[in-house]
Amino acid sequence: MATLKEIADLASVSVATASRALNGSAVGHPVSEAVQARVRSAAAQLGYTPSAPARALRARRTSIVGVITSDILDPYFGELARSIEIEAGRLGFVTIVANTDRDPGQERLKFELLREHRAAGIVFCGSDIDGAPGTARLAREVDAAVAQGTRVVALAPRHFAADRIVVDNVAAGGRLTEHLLDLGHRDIAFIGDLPGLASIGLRIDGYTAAITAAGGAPRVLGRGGLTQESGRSAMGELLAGSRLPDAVVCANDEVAVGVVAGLWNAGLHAPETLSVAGIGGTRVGEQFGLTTMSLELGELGMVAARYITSVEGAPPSAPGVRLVVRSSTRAWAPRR
Amino acid sequence: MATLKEIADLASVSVATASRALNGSAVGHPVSEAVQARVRSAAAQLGYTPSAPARALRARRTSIVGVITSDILDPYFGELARSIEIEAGRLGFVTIVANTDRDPGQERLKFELLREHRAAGIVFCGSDIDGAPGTARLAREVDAAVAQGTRVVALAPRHFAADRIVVDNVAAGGRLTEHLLDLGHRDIAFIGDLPGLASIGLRIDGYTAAITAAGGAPRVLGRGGLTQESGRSAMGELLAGSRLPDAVVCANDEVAVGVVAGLWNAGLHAPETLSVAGIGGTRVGEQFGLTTMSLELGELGMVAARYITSVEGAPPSAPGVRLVVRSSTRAWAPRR
DNA sequence: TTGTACGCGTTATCAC
DNA sequence: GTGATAACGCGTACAA
Repeated sequence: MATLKEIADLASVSVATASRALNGSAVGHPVSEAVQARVRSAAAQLGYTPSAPARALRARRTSIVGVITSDILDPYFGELARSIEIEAGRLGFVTIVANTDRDPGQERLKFELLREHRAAGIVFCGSDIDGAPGTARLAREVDAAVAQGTRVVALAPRHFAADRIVVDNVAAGGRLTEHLLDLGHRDIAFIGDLPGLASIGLRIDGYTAAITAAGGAPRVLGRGGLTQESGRSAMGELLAGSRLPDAVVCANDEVAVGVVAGLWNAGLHAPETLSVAGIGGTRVGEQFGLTTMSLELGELGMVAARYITSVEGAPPSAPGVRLVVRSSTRAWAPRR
Repeated sequence: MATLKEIADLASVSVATASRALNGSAVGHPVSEAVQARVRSAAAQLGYTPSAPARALRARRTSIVGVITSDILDPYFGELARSIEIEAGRLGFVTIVANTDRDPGQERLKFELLREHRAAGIVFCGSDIDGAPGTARLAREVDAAVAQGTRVVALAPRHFAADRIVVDNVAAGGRLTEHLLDLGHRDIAFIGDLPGLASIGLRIDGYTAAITAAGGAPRVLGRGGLTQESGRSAMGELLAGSRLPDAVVCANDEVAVGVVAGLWNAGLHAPETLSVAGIGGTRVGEQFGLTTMSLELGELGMVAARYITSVEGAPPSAPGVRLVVRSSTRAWAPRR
């Protein structure tokens, strides 16, 4: 690959001039039109591409953003990673993604790798699992890195002390439940959980508070996971049992789609059989008319990208949650 | 961030020794146990993290893999990006992803950026659009870069000359169609297309050949896109029309899920109303029992990652396609 | 308006 | 076993 020196030689100028000609260079150091042209043409001729590593070394900073995610295939994280990448790209940054499968060991490893690459900032997308082996150690290392100047932002509750941009999970669970209550539903179950995951715990808290305030008894099912599969199997168990709830609030959209699939597989339909609602606002449920509490992930990712690539400033607040009513919940009916 | 020099000073050794102590160093340059320990402890004390940019400069190569993708949220690309990232990670590489929205201009930009970062290799996941403005120019630039030594591999038909690892799209479309014929279906439509996209064109070719060989007349619908949305709307039009096919082969799993959603929204069901099959083998259709032609994307991504990170060797061949029969297609019935 | 020279952090080469 | 040093490619302070 051609270097600046080769360009300079070909254009018969010094490397300094070549650099200035190509970069517009600092004030006080103009380059004559003629030389500009010579340098540009030399660069084009040799197919010159500046070396980011060399620049990084010289400038002591890179234009790399790191994104640590549990699984890019989960639409929640996919949506986040995507909007971060797009906005970061607009700002001249490239994005390194890391799938960690929620394994603290993997997270540590990828975090360290990102630090080696001198990422300008690192975004943790999901929350960690309380009590999981390795969570504490990861937290210690992140804390140490932050103390050393590594920029870190978390988009969910985390056990380390870094900047946070976190949506209001309690409100998401609460307001969605209230909406279902307003529709006249009384027997509302919550489906999906991953014990120890703070973000889901908070959604359950919001649900529980709303149910309790309405004089009902909260019921949480399907604590085995947050996937479509777990949603479908939870629905299967529900259908096999005796008492079917009026409506279900799902821990996330994936679980909700799984619930819809469970109904579909049984030849049933929402909202006739029961109302179904998700949390997240990802596009997975769109075509099935899934009512959901949007967490405005596109906006969140944008905000996060802007913050992590900026040098100064306090972390912005997360966008508010927004109820998206579609057809998987029944239309309004007077309270019975 | 601590540098090797600081470690060396703290451990009272030279930078050369510090480097050797931390890297296991080259043969012929042993480091005494005592010094090893001193250096390690100094590094730990200062929280030393080696600089990848500096190493890259020195070694004239990075451990970065670039992935150019149209949209990470599309499960097809998500699955690929994910498996590439995981396998590359195993091999000690980090992965920079780029969403280009199939825009050749964006692809050019991201490709150039990846070259600046001196990516060890760049993977193009999707195929380009024949005739789109910019496709030709991108092809020229990629060709030039490849000539200069940039390693590039394409996982779909492309207009530039680089290594390819491409699944057999014709077989995917053909064998899936034959399977539906075997089930007794006669009126089989194909849904979904993006005119100019070679990979889809080949799937249609396979479908057409199979239908024609069986004495039928091919019918391609919903040429407006490859999304769930386009699948759902195509299904909507079909339901509004007079003649419903026996079965539909969808351009990809996304379209197929859209078709399933279209049926669901109309209170209908597959395979009772008609059989539905997708192409891709992504997990989106799993919970709905979608029959699909798996393209073994996980395997493809692994193979691609291994190839692009290797220094030598010819490109491996793509994994074969594999029929996955689930419940969205009807059980075998004797030919009428 | 242009050129010279240094240093960013690392590792390989050569010396002791 | 260990140390000094050059070089990777770039941008900029300092000169001219």
